[in-house]
Amino acid sequence: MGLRVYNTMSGKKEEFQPRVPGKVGMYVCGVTVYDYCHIGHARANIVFDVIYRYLQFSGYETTYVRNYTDVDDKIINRANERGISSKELAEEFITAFDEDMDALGLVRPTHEPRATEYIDKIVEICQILIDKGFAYASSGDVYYRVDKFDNYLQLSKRNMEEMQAGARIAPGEQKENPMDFALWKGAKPGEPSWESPWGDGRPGWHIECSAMSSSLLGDSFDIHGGGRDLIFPHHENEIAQSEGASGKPFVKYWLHNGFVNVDQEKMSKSLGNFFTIRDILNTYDAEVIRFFILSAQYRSPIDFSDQNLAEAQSGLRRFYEAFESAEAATEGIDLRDLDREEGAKVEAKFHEAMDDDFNTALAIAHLFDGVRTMNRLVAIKKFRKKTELVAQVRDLHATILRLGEVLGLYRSQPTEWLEKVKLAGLKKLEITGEEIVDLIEQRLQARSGKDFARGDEIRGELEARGILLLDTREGTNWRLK
RNA sequence: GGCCCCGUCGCCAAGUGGUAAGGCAGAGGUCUGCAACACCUUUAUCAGCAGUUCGAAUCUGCUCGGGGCCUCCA
Repeated sequence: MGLRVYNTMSGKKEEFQPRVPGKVGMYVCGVTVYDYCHIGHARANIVFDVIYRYLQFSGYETTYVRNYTDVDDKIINRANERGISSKELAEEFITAFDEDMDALGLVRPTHEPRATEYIDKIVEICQILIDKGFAYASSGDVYYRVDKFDNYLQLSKRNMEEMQAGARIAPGEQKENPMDFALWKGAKPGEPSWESPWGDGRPGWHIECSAMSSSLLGDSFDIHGGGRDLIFPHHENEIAQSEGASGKPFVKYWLHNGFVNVDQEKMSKSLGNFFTIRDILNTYDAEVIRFFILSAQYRSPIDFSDQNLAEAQSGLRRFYEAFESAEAATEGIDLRDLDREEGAKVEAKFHEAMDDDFNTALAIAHLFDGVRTMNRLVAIKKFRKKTELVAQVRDLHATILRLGEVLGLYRSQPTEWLEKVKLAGLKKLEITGEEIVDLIEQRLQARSGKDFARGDEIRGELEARGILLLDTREGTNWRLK
């Protein structure tokens, strides 16, 4: 069975059949660049990064578009507060966004358009919508006439009467209907603006996505993604604009990721439980964050907490330790053929999980199974002499790494990663690496004189301070407890 | 008030009609001078109630609990 995806429009999982066989067009709403990104942005972007990677892995030639919203009220306000131009502010946070996403190991989308690069297209769409009666100009603004679009609210499954009860007209807006939304906003003094048939102004929030997606992917395309919170009004309005203007079906599959909660509560600035990606990266390894996010299905809410991150780190460490030992165990052995059996099993399971609406949690579980198999084989007596076992392990190892690549995981050198995490953890303890090494040396002395009592004393002392000693053939190593 | 989602082992988390994956933590064991890693074994009837069905965590209804959207928001 092939890929199945949960479509917000139908509320069900559907068989994924791109409009053009073998090719996929995907648009994901990016960020408004007025501040640093938070863990919620990290989730959305990681999720769609994995979806993009998996589509390609599955053989689809995929065009992935993710925009920057670089003109908006929030940007204007923030720029004014800081006494810089909107453009400067936007540039600053576009750079910050790119840095954050690179740090999290995301691949770059095919296109990363900016709203301000598509003003002509935006004006064009506004004009078409006016010509077709879907929109009207009103004292310098242009509004969408939602009554005209029959399928309005189909995505968010709301009804117009109830919505209207809560809708308000903001001061200065000249709408026919409170539900109508702005396509073009007349410029107020000091705001960035562009020329248009309705006077100088700037685009409304939703229209830019219609303009960028149609320019880069066409009027109709396969996947449109974003956070759940974008379903209404953003995506609903995009549909109204794009289908109103083109007269064609806009998007085939609507995918929406769930939220990140913090300690069971919604993350919000007012609650003060707001974490930026940069803050988090000071405490946690980027791959741990990725592992944490992918350990849940993308539509479920996920709870960001120290305990959950610590667990993610333990889980990821299991992988890296297995890679390290597999590498060591198979090092320097010449093999002609690889045994593909175990690796193929893991790969089939992985595919099956990912085909079911990108179930990364289940996919990772199958990779854990692969790790166990690998560890089991390596532990067999005289492993290095049994080339068929070595072949199995090599293949499993390579397979897990290759599949991990789809999730953006296991990209570090095992020893380096383990060392990095270890040293980061050490910062929280009241002991230095030098002290530990020194004590290990003392213990070695004691043990070489068969003074095991003193040796155990040192082990106990270190353990009390959060350090575990590991005796290996090559000598004594340590790790955090 | 309207609409939507969720409630699975101590914690995280799969499973959407055929008899409960995986990880973390815990217990016992093998290995180890000791320990750690690894490996083996072990721990749930699925919020509650009532239905549909030969059979339900999976479908329906109700109750309880949690969350989201309806204003900007990933």
